[in-house]
Amino acid sequence: MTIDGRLARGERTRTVVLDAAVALATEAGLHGLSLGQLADTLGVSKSGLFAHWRSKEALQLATVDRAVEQWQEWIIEPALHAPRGVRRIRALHEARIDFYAARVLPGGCFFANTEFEFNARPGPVRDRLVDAYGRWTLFLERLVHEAVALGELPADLDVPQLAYEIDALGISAVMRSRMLDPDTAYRQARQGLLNRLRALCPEPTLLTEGLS
Amino acid sequence: MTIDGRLARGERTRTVVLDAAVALATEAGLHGLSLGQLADTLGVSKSGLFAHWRSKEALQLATVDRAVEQWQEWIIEPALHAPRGVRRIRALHEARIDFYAARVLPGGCFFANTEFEFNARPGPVRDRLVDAYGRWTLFLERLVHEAVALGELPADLDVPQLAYEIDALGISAVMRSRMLDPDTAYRQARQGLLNRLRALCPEPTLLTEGLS
DNA sequence: AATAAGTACGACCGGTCGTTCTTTTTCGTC
DNA sequence: GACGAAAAAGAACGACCGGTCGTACTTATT
Repeated sequence: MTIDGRLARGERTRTVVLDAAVALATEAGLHGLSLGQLADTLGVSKSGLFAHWRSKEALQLATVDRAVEQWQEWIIEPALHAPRGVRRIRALHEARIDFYAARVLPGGCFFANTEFEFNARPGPVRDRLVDAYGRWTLFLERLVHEAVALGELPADLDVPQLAYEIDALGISAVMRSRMLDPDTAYRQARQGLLNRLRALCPEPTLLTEGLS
Repeated sequence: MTIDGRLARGERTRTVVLDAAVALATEAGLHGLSLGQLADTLGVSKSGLFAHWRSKEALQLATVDRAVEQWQEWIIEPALHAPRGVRRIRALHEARIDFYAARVLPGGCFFANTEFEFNARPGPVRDRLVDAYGRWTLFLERLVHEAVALGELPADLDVPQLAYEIDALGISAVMRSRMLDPDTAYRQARQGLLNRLRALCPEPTLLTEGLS
C-alpha cells in the first residue's frame, strides 16, 4: 500500500493549523478564536481553512482533540516513566508545572482557559471539554488508587478527595503564574503536593526534595 | 442639600447596568461581552450605554469594580462576622462555596472566568483584575496570619502557602461544579479545607462538622 | 421663562465575523 | 503527458461589532 501524497499533505496542514489553533485559543479563547486571525497567523486564506473543516465548531472540536493529544504527550507520557505510586503522582504534578513554566502555550493552559470560557456555553464544544476533564480526573484518581494499592498511601484514603486537591494545586499554579509572581506560584504548587504526600506516605524516602 | 434627581437616576441606571454586566460577563466573558447584547438584555439602546461610559473598556473597568463590591458583600463581609482565627478562615471558605452553590452568577465566578480570559490580554482591564486578585490574596494571608497570632495555627506555618492552598480549593470548586458534579465538587472543597485546618489546629473543637 | 446639564434614543459609520460560492493551483495517478 | 481529486485562493454575503452623530426628554439652575 502506498501513501497518497495529496492526503498526506492535507494531514500535515491540519496538524499545523490545529497546533496554531491550540496556542491561539489559550490567548483569545476557543470561542474568541477568529478564523481570519488564525488564517493570517498561518499565512493562509480564511477559506482555505474551510477546505479542512466545514465550520468553526468543527475546527473547535478538532482543536480540543489536538489539545488532549498535546496534554498526553507533554504531561501524561513523561509521568508514566516514573514508577507507580506516589512517585508517579509527583512526576505527573511536576510535569504539569514544568509544562506551565516552559510557557509552551502563550496563554498558559488550554483546558483551564477553555473550561472556564465554556462553563456557561452549552453545546458540543463544551460537551467535549467536559468529557476531557472527566477523563483527566479519572486518570488522576487511578494514579492515586495505584499508590494506595501499593501501600504507599493509607488504605482508608479518600481517593477522589486527594485527586481533587492535586488538581486544584495545578489549576491555581497556572492561574497565579500568569496573574501574580510565576516562581512563587510554581513553588507553592510543588510544595503543596509534597506536604500533602509526605503527611500521608509511610515511606517518606520515596519523596526526596529534588526530582527523581 | 437636595439630591439632584438627574444624577440619582444616572447612578441607579449605572448600578443596574453593571450588575447585568457582571452576570453577563460570567457567561460571555468580559471581553466577549457585547454592548448590543447587554443593551438588549436591559431593554435600553446601545448608545444609551455610551452616555455613561465613554468606551467598552471603561465599562469593563467599572464592571470589575462592581464585581469586587459584590465579592465584598457576599463573601468577605459575612466571614467577618465569625470570630478571628480558623473559624473565620472557614467561614470565608464556606461563604465562597455557598456563593457558588447559590448560583448567584449564571457563569459561576466572575473572577475565575475573567482572570483566565485576560491572563494573556495585556491592558488596563487585565491590570485591574491582577490588582483585585492580589488584594484578595493578601486578605486571605492576613486571615491566616491572624489565626497564627491567636495560636490557632502553628507559629512556624508557611502562611502564603496555606493561603494558596485554600484559594486553590475554591477555584477548583467553581470549575468542577460547572463541568462535573456540583455537589461532589462543593463537598470536596469543604472537606479539603477541614482536613487541612484540623491537621494544623491544636484546638479541633473550633472546627465542628456543621457550620458555626 | 430661559438656560444648561444629564440621560436616552435611533440612525448610521467602517470594520470584522463566520460562511458560501466559484475559481485556480497543486500534484499523485493512470 | 493527460486526467482528476484534493488543497487553497479569492470574492462576496448578511450579521454583528464598537463607536459617533444629532436629537429629544427630563430636571436643576438662574
